[in-house]
Amino acid sequence: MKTYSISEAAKELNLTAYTLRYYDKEGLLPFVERTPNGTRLFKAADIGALKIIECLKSTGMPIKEIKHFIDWCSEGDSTLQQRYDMFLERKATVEAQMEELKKTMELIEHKCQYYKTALEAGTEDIHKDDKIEIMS
Amino acid sequence: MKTYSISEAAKELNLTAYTLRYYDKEGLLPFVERTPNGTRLFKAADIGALKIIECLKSTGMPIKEIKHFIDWCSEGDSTLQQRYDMFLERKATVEAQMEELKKTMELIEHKCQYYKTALEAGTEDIHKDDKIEIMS
DNA sequence: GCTTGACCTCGAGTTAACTCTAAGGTTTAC
DNA sequence: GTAAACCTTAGAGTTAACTCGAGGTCAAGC
Repeated sequence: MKTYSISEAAKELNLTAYTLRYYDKEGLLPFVERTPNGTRLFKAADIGALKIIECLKSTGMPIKEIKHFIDWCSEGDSTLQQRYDMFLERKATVEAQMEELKKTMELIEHKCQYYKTALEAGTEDIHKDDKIEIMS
Repeated sequence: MKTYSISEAAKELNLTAYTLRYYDKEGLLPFVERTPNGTRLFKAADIGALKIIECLKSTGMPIKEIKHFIDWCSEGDSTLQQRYDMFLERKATVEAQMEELKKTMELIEHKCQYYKTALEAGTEDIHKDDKIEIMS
């Protein structure tokens, strides 16, 4: 079974060894085992778990909340409902983020258009009396 | 022409007055005028500009970079190219974020499914020997 | 005229998430 | 057998983006 040193794991996950140690200190990696002399040994499954952690982080979930999830995982089947609820809530969050991002994209595309025409005209004045809409 | 006090502007933008003063301190609001005694007076156009600022912020752009954009706006037509380029770059960033978010969503939906079936079975063991794929 | 409340500035404090340093132990390479 | 390249820990430092407190100004209402 392949294992990874902390720096190999870091490279695999696009993180630094510092960050992994920090996660461990914050209680996110109770499953990572050690060699007799204390060196962390990451298994493939640990890398997988870290990918879930990164996924949760990318939804804006703070580390302390991710720790709750990790704790639930350690507690076993009695916490299945909590974990399910958490992912449902994350799903709603991500859906909202997608909506937001779509609106952001629209505004940015509008601005690209705005500056494209201004650039062609050599001046922003070309948009001086664009409709009095929400945003020009 | 309608104007807004700092707290009205804050409410309009879902920010706090503290945050607006902080933005001002960071040079993001050079266009906001003052009454003779120093009170900020936000015009409708200022609220609009702040919405652009919030839009840029939501793409993960740091305040210092947003300031560059504000500075360019003050400098006039000679900076049209920079501003256009900036929005093109933002567009690319947002496209990448959308891709990321889609992947995140897939993983989360997978996990929702995973916990739904585990919950129905009463135990996570139901997934014990799921394929040895990337992530179960 | 005096209190109340909203505004102001300046500078300090907070928080999250790293990021690094110091001091030391272990393993590998020649 | 020693140097390089890892690893460990505890704890300090950094950064961004707020967030707040103290002390002051000013206009409105009683």
